[in-house]
Amino acid sequence: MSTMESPTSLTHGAYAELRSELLACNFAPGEKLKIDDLCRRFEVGSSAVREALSRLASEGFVVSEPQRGFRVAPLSVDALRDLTDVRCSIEALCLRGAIEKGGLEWQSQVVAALHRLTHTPVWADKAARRYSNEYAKAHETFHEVLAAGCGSPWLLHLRAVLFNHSARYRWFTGPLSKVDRDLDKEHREIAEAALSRDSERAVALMNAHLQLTAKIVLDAVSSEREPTAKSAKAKPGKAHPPESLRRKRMRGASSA
Amino acid sequence: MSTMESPTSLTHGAYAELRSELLACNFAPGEKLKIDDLCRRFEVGSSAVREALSRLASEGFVVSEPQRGFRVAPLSVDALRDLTDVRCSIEALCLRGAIEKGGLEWQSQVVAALHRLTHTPVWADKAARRYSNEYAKAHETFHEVLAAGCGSPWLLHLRAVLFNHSARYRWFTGPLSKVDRDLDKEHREIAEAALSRDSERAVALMNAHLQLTAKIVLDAVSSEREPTAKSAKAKPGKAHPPESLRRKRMRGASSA
DNA sequence: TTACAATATAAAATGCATTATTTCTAAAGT
DNA sequence: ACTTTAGAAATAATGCATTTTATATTGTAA
Repeated sequence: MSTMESPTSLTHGAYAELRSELLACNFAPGEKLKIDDLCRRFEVGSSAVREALSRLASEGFVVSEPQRGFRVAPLSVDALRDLTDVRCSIEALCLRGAIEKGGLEWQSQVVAALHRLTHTPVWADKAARRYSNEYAKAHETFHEVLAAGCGSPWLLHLRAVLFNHSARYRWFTGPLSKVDRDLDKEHREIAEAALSRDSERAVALMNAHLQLTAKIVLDAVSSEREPTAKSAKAKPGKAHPPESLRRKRMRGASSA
Repeated sequence: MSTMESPTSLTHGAYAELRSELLACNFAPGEKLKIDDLCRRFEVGSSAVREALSRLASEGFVVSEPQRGFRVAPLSVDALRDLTDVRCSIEALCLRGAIEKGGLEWQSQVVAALHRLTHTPVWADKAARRYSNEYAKAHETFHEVLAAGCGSPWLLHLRAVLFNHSARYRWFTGPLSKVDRDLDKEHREIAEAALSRDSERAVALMNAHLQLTAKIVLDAVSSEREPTAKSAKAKPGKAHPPESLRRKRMRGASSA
């Protein structure tokens, strides 16, 4: 499962690997991404790395500073708040559309995705509170299938963009989360409301679901920051933007 | 005005030029984009072109077929219908947010943008019914400023994505449009409704504005297709996808 | 300490080598 | 005679090594 052999080109392979590492926050936000380092890491030439970085830059996962290279796109509490609000709006549009237009095929896929989700172990490493890749995938599929019923390619594309950016924040806090929540229940209730064509309830539950996830991340960040306020300014030489989120780089999880 | 000298890098310059030509439909949808041709055209090396194409591919303006190069992203009537519907939804979210949150600064900018728009000549070449770049820019700014009041970076980003994709369809049909419409009146009424904080009316007018534009494009395409149905199948050797829009490549307009 | 110059580092850009795909040609089979 | 198929040549995309150019760092003198 660790090696997925079928990258149609080295460029695309490097892109896919780097992207999944970026989404998993295996690189710290704001970190410099040196071309040569990435060449050695992924065992490809500089043009492949450069192309991958270009695509990721236009997707907003890395930022490109002309003549100065690339760095991992920063995370910030303001951005997370905005992202969450917009995501609520877009998911609501998808959900209403799906409830209105979704047929038997959609219903069946929702039921299937929910079943898979609730029967997939959440933690890869319970002690470290690290999400399993299988659960992440099942979770992504559940939300995707739920939305897919609306049948609008553009709306689904926008939804996916926002989902993927949210993923960075989820993984950023994943292992830090101390809050117990009944995710299965939340997902089940959303699915039930959708399948019973109760748009208002489905949207309300979805909004609560997304806002709660964001709140957990925001709480984790602020509770991580205040107690360690002194250690955070241990090295005041390099100031970070006011609201940016930083954390040491961490490795270990395999690519999805 | 024809040469804008300040591309921070050759790559970015090639990207910007190619993008503006793509948005202006100076390349036919579906057309093959050969690396070497573009190298000569923009006088840069292949890596710059390749990077530009990668970014444009991830933005959806070109499509990348692994090991087989790049081609201009196709246009289709289905895609236009979907794009227009989603754009109505997103513009509505922006507009409601702007009307709710927009302050004096927003109001002033809307008034200014409207003034500029209604005092900019529409046609660069009236006979050929070719839009002027100045008008296109003023039009873009008007809609952007109107939406900007919502203050949500993500929502504005999504809006811009949809606007730019719509632009390809607008330019595609621009010179073909035979319909006379009072664009100034449409824009003025939208601005008035927004400034008087009448969300429902503003959204309704905006939706009508966007749908009418789409309808003009769709009508132009179907009326172009049916009368020339025979000439269209003059060369049946290369069949095109069912709903795709094709037209000969055209040149002449300078980049925006 | 500040300013300037020299060096080091890294990104941008190029051209070439490699590999995949498409096109063209010719022979075989229906 | 026409279609089909296999092979060879041409074309074009991919990938890499190298050169060039810009930025960051270090050291030295004022």
